[in-house]
Amino acid sequence: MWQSLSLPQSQLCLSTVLKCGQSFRWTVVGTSPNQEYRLCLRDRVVCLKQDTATLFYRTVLPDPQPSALHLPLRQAETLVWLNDYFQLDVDLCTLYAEWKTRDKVFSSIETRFSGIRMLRQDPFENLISFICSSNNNIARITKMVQNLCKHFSAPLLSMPDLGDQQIQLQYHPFPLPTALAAPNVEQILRDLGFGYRAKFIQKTAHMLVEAHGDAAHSFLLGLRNTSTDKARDELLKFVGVGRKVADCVLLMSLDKKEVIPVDTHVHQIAIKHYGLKGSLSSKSTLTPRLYEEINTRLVTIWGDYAGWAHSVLFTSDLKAFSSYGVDAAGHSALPSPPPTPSPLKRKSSAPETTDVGLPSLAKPKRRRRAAPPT
DNA sequence: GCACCACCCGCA
DNA sequence: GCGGGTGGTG
Repeated sequence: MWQSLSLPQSQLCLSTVLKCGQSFRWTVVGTSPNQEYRLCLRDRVVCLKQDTATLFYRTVLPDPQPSALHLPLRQAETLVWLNDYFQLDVDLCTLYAEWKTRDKVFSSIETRFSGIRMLRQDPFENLISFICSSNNNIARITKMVQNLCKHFSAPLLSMPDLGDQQIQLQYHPFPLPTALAAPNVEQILRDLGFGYRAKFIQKTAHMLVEAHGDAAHSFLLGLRNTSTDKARDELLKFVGVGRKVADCVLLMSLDKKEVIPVDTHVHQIAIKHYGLKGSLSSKSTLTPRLYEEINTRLVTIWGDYAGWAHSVLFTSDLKAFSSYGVDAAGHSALPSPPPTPSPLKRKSSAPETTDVGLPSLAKPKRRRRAAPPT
């Protein structure tokens, strides 16, 4: 059933990488020792777990099971997918070592933040997910993406929960562009609590289908072989896609490993530790000019894989100062992390709750802000 | 080029 | 009121 791949946690820390805000679709089942992560692809569900030296993987296929002859083939495909998705040909240890020699701040990062690498995601899923990310947090984005799959994509298969085998969990692939392009999609998404992003998603999907039809997906994939600037220009044409979201997609699914998405958080880090201008306290607006400055400065420091380095810094900061992603026992897959604060301290952020509720059926409210008193 | 502002929702 | 932002306006 389970197959294994020799892989130290210094090369990949599943619990962090799958839950740090790159992909929002991995689910965790089971509890601490027997915990596994599951992701629904187009034709199968991939299950993962790991110990200190090994990555275990399992392929689950929909009902008409393949003959005993074909099963090994499917499993081989999963292995190919894993190598691609986790970019396992990139040696993370070499990169960490390189970043540490280049950057003092980086060398102060604790070893418990090793194994953080960039996933190579599907560009459409990545694009839509990050359109959801504006003015938002990981917990809610995750819920939104799950709802998106549940409502716009037929379930591929169901399999039992780990804790309670009685419970069947359904797995849906990410919706195709055509499924999100229909005009009525906006209202459905609004009812699902997507807010103003509902329109962005429908419009973006529509633009994609309108311009490329069934080749929409391969158009996006083609941007992997396009220059960073050209690819970014293409992404910026979509509605709800600004510089930050475009850069996320460039980095996370289009192989632009040097790109650093600059959000307010990265902005703050840049000010505190890398001498960029801006005020620490006030919400000084991140102008395009300043965005570029931060970007070039950090690329100069970190080099070719700057986007990957940014992800490590961002994630370590996030995990050090929020309960997000680590439960009270701190059972990340890493051995007992020392409770030392990271040097990348920032103003404390509210811990994100993980309650799973029904999608809120909010009534669309139109409320204009009252005119200021004269 | 840059500074505001509204926009959905959830949690202060 | 404010968030891992964007689009529209002045």
